[in-house]
Amino acid sequence: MMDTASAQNRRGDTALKILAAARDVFSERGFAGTTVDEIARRAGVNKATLYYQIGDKQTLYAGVILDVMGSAADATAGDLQNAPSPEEKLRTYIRNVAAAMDRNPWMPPIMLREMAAGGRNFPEAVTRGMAQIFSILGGIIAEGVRQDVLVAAPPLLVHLMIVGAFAFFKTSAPLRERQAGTGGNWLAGEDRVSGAVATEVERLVLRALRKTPGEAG
Amino acid sequence: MMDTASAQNRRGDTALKILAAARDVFSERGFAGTTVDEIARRAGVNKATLYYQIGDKQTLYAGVILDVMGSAADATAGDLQNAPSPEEKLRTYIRNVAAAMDRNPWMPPIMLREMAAGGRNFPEAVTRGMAQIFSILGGIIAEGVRQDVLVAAPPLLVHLMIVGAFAFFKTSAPLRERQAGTGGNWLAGEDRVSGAVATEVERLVLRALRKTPGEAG
DNA sequence: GATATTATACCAACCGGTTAGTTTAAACTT
DNA sequence: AAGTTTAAACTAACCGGTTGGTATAATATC
Repeated sequence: MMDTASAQNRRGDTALKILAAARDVFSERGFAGTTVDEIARRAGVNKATLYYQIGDKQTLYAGVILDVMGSAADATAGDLQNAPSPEEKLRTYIRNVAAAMDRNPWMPPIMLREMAAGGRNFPEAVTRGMAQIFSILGGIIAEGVRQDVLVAAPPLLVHLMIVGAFAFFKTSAPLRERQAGTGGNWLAGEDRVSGAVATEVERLVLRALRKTPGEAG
Repeated sequence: MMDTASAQNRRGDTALKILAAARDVFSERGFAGTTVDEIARRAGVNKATLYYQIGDKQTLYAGVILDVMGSAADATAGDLQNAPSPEEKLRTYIRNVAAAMDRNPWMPPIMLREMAAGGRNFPEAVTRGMAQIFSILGGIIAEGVRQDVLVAAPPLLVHLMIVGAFAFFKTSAPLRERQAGTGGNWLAGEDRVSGAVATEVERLVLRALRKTPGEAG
């Protein structure tokens, strides 16, 4: 028995529980490897309720994709105008990508699997968000070139290097753990990218893009 | 009716046809998304023959993984000792990775999906190959640092940036095609990474790692 | 040299289990 | 009363794997 307030707090509670469970399972096993029964089980909900609340497996998956990938653009863009220089904006950009992946650990596996499928399941809102991200990065680089502090580079490739490094690093945690004993610096035990990993990527990307003093303009 | 020579030529032909079909389908749809019937259909072979020749789905997949990922280390290492300087070795390294992905288009999707799964399905031979790759890259960087032409950097991260950029670029081809009309430079129509893409990545990585004249040693 | 036997390669049909999705009747909530 | 949830049974399709059997050619046996 609950009072009105908690009842209203719980409005949509079941649907959220289902979506959260779906996000977990899809991110662990991918679309084809996931069973609807498993989602229902983890959500602590009867399968009929799942279909009543949301719909079929495809609809469920589309909802998860949008939820997991949808906020990427906003997360990447946030904070950016506070940075004074193009260099600082680039640092913020990279830190934002890293923070987004730490905050949203479902993103890397889902992103990797969807990219493996050619991104064909991305809803239009997601691809629009990706376009927005590139245009932001393109703007930073262009501004840096104008101010003579950065060299020109294709934003798409720069972004892919950053995101690729972070996504691979995140998903490689079990592998790195497994290989830790075999020698070589596998950075085992690291599961976050905000921090040492982001700092190193920042350093490398800035070295790559920063115009050196003697360099021709 | 065939003579002895062609009969011997065709020895193992069926198994190869099956493995090739399996490689195609697994790379398109992933393990869970692939049906054994589809592989048999594409190989032009009865399902029972598939089981007779190779074994169950897991065995088939393990064979494909080894086939597709196994040669990565050799491909990356090849040619390297011919390069005179650490910079040139780094360029060769990057070009080799790019060439391996163009020559072996099944690698990027399979790699992305396996990384999404935490690399848990990689046979030991594959992870050993990956370790070898990092150690090669680590050697190049160490040599460059010793000769005072490169700065220190974690080989793992450098490799992940390179491979991430190439793999994402390859698998994003349909996505880039789809977005070509919406403005922004999506590099649509590019499906190879050897060439312009590798050249650009080379440039960025070398800028990142090369020690600039005035830089403290 | 004609006749069995064996090994290899292959296939159509089938089997048992799984999975997405539905239905129904009852209970709980507001 | 309307909306939500449940347990449970059900189905239709699908899918991994097996079975029983055929074709062929090489080898052994007489």
